[in-house]
Amino acid sequence: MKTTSGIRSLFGANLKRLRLQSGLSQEAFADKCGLDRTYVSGIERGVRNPTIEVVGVLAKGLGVAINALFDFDSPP
Amino acid sequence: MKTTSGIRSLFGANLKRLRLQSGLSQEAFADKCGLDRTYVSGIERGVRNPTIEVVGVLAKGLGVAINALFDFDSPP
DNA sequence: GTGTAGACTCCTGTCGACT
DNA sequence: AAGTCGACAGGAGTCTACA
Repeated sequence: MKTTSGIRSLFGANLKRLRLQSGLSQEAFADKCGLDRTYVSGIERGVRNPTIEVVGVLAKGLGVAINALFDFDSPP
Repeated sequence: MKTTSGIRSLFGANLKRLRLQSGLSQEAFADKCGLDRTYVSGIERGVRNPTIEVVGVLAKGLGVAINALFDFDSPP
């Protein structure tokens, strides 16, 4: 398939920013979401490509709307 | 992992709605996105769990922001 | 035009261990 | 606390074909 752009990096940076705002460590956050710590690490660094179900649990873990994780919006 | 809810179904219904608004058939839309037609069919019916990169190409194919595809927002 | 099924490749998501 | 590696099962994404 044809990967549009650096969506993963943008998403990851956004996730990291929101997680830090909530004052959680990667590990504490991963536990709260029921996800693996190393996987969350990969997502934040843009080397992983999570599914929308994972996006859902991440948003829930942060206590924010899903849209908050995508508020960088489709780059060229 | 722990699937939060019917995110896939909500996303799929939303995608279908936006696609129909744009007047495209599943096939024409899939071609425009560079995705497989049967896969788009699966996404719209909520039986598939796309990655955020696929979400990006779907949004681009529709000419909308990624947020538009998630404007149902995290169900309980 | 759409839904489904089967078969296939490659990656998502989990885990343990070391830095 | 966070990055990275190797290994693994299961699922994402493609394709062909029929209803």
